[in-house]
Amino acid sequence: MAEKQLRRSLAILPMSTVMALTDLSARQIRYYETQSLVHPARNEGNRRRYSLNDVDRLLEVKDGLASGMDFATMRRLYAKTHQVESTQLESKRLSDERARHLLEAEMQQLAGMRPPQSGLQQHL
Amino acid sequence: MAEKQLRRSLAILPMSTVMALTDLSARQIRYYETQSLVHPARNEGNRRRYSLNDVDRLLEVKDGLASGMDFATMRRLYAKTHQVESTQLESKRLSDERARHLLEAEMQQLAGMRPPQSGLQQHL
DNA sequence: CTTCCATGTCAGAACTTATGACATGAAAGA
DNA sequence: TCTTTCATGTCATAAGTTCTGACATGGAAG
Repeated sequence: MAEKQLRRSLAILPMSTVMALTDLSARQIRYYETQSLVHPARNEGNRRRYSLNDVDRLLEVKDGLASGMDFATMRRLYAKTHQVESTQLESKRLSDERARHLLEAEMQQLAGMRPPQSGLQQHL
Repeated sequence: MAEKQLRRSLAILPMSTVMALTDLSARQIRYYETQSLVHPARNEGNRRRYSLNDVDRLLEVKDGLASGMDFATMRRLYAKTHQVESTQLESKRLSDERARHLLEAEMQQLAGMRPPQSGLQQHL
């Protein structure tokens, strides 16, 4: 089960992909970051690299805003869920090779299964 | 079911992400393209954009090569499976908005389910 | 010994992302 | 109503990434 969390926290998606997945502008995505609502990793070249967890988060923020919720509230809300998030640090310790294989599995899921009950599906 | 195929054929992944997912070099990935083994889309800026189907394909090619199979053989092999691939054209007709939502669902799957039986899982 | 293959590597041009600053319409206050 | 604050848009400049084409190379195949 730890693997699932790891897969989702592998940060390999660039801004353009996240924009496509969330339908948010780069400006919005970066702004939410300044509001401490997402914490993308950075590659060697200082480019933001998002994980699927980050994408989920952004979609939640998007929903929250649409629902009139403010950032402070969302920050507080997320604080609870963040206990698990420390797993993200763990992924950084994995060799690239290992990480790749984990994400491969994760991407594979895309193939065709029933969506669980987290953030993204609400947007369907 | 048509949606599933659409999701997997949404091309939004850049070279760097594909490199991370396949553990192949950019050179290899582009070379396989010259061998007609993958056909990534291009964005407005002429940058390659891969779909999850493309990633799967690349992993299959990688396996094929490791098994001593040659490109011509793989090309022939894939020809069969390509009937379905025309669906990719269909995705281009979808509005961006629509496409995004489809891929969101697809990405959502990553959340946590049992992997099906296609290419990627063989690499785990 | 000579070719062909699959990759590596390099160079220059074009595209993308990063940061910081200025602008703005809509809310919220005063 | 006048004034801030908020969430975004838009610009400019710098730096990172990807593209294509070309030259190089170790190992297979002849």
